[in-house]
Amino acid sequence: MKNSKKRSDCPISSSLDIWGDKWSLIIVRDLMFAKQCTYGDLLKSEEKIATNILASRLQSLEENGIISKSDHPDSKAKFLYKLTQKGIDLLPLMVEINLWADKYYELPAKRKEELKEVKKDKEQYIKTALSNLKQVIS
Amino acid sequence: MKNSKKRSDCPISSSLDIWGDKWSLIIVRDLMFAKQCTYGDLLKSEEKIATNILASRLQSLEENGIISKSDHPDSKAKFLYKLTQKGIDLLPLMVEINLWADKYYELPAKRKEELKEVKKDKEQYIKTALSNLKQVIS
DNA sequence: ATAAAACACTTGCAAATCGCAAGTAATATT
DNA sequence: AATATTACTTGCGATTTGCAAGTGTTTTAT
Repeated sequence: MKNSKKRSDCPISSSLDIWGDKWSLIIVRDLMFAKQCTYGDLLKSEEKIATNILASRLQSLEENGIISKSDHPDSKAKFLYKLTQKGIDLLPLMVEINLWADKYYELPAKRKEELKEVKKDKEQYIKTALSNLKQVIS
Repeated sequence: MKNSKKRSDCPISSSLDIWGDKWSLIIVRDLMFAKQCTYGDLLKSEEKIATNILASRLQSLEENGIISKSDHPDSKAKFLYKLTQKGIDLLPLMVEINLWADKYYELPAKRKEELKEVKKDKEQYIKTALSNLKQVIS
């Protein structure tokens, strides 16, 4: 995931150049759920990302303006990673991934329940979720 | 992209296990635009996928039920690749990728024009596009 | 009928990336 | 002052990528 140059002007291709790998959207997901995470928080996620890969993805996501890194208010040893507006705007995309997976795969009951709400009124759900996320932006 | 086992039950993670790489959604994109492609058609796409990578991705997409391979009606030397219903159902996701990229990157004028239509009435656009794609399913 | 071209891949191989384990430097806790 | 946390970095073998060339079948041209 190093200095990946643009393969073409196509929006799909340009997007994949940035987050088209197995880990970037996992990090985005964690930040959408938790609003803000430390490096250690992200390491703990279920999929067990390797520490060097996490570091490289965080750098790439920051370079591409999807996340921001800021000082932790309580400790100089920690940093906070948050989504930027550009990262928050990936929410509709994340919702669609969820809905697609819900249609074709077995999901945990808890997740399925949450998606019921989404399906009830997608527009409204996204609107609410977006404004919730926006409040955390530094 | 070989026999990738599931990292977790999360819908994002499950989805990325299947198409979370730099090439799979490029192939899906081409099939959405062209409705059906031969191997050679896909090789010609702007991003210049390597032939061995194309072969491996086609196999993986077929194994995962996103695309289907069928005989070409005009020639025994050719095969047709098409989206399955599961592949077609990635359309809303592809639309959101386009809209996100449209917001944050410079797109070709032609593509921007097409997206104007989408933004005018997203629901309707998707509905129409889905039924257009559905007609091609073998 | 035969040779050349087209088509869909496969193979070989060097280079890049991944992922595990261990290490480092700064800060925090005891 | 010693130990633990935190956020990474480094080393290294294994896997994946991407380029180039090759293979086998079918189609087209002569």
